Amino acid sequence: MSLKIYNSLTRKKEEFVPQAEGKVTMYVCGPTVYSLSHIGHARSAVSFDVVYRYLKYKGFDVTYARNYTDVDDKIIKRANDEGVTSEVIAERYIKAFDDDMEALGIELPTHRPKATETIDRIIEVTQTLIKNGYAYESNGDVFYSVRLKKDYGKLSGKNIDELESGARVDVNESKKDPLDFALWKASKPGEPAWDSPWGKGRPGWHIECSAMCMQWLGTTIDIHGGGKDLIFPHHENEIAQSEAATGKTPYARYWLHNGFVNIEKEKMSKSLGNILNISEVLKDYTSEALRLFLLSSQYRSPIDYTRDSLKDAESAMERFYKTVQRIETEWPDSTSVEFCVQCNQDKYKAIFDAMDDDFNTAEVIGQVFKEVTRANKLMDEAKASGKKEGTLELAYILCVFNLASKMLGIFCKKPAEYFNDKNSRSSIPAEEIEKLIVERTEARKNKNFKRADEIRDELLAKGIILEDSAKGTTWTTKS
RNA sequence: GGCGGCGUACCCAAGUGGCAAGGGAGCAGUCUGCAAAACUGCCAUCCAGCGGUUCGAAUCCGCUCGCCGCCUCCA
Repeated sequence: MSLKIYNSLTRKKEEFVPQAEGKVTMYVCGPTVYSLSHIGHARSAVSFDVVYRYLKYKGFDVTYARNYTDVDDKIIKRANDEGVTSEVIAERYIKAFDDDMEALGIELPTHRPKATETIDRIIEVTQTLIKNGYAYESNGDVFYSVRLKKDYGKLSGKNIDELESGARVDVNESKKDPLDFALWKASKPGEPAWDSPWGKGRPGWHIECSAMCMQWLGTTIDIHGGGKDLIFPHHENEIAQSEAATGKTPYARYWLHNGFVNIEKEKMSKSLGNILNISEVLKDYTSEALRLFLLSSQYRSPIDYTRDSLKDAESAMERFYKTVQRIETEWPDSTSVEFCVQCNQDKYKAIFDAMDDDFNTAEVIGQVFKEVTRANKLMDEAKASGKKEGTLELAYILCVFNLASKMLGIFCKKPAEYFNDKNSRSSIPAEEIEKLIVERTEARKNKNFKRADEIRDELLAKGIILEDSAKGTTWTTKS
């Protein structure tokens, strides 16, 4: 079956056909690096990570660029507040972003350009726009004339005249029209500046993405992604200036936009003070739980982060890894990969069909957990009947897990790795827990269940759950 | 005001014409010294409401109600 993608430009699901057979070019708007990344950034990153993984899995040769906006008003403000240069701020938060991405298991894009490394190209595109009559210089600034292209507004569905009457007018004497936006800004003293035909200055916000796309991917790209909020004005302006500069339409063939993350039903915003950073969440929950939460609804819908949502996801993740662990210890033969070739393809098809339908990750997760239940049932039944015929079926189930893990970037750890990661969040040191477990085991041997239960309750109060089995006692943190 | 979206069980959520996936929580059973985990069973005759189309709709159409996003920096 072919891949269908919802295209914001046409507002329809369309069959995905790249312009060059077998090759895909994809650009996603990355962060403005002036503060720590929040779970909204995580959602965008995870959503497009899955798109990237799946396209590769389908056999496309994907060139994927995600930028860093490292010159911008907010960065400058932060730098001034701290009394350092904007480079210092940018470098610090690029590092922080990269660390967050790594923790989230995001695959590295092919290119990760910075705006400040693309200045030559930005100037070149701006010059072209002036030459083509779409932009004008005014007191060292260069503006793009929004009214000159008749199809302005095609992505966001905006009408220029309505925009103007409703818009808060940006008071700027240099502009011919309030809707015009800056391609190049004359720099004030103390701001980062580059030489240009219009004097010292720095790029505007929208132009960098156009320039980076052209530089790394070409004049018409296959996929352009970003958060829903970027549709207007950012992506609208990108389209206008790129198409005006190159004369080629469309600038991007498929536009993908991920939905927002709300916090307890409210929009995340600085004024509400409810911004949740990725690093904060990962202090309490594993990255797989966060990814599972983000992927358990469709990437275009809004999702609501609540106190319980990550707990639920963590419990689900634990259920998954418990099952894998059980298969590996009770049925080690089934972990042999050569069984994969014999696998029946029905479940695979269900997973591919789901992903082909605009990346229905929730459906894939549903399929995985169906197999989790099936695996456990199979092992229980085998245990009851004393038969050992489930090896092939379990191997097949593991293959389904493996397939899903490649696409979603979850379900891919060794169980021990996952539990170590999870248990590293325990409130007391592991050695202390181990010591108490030894004491409790001794007490249980002596049938001193009162003391044994005391220890268990004591640990439970600290968020540690004990599990007794024939092989001894293990512990885990409460999610 | 303009544009777009949403409303499925206690919570989250998939399903977009053929008799409601999955996760979490809860209850009961098996197991256990007791628990925990795991498994089994139960948990939406119904998909905001009202009409219509159809042999048949949560899925299509119309209306009503409720919620949300964008139009300004924002993932």
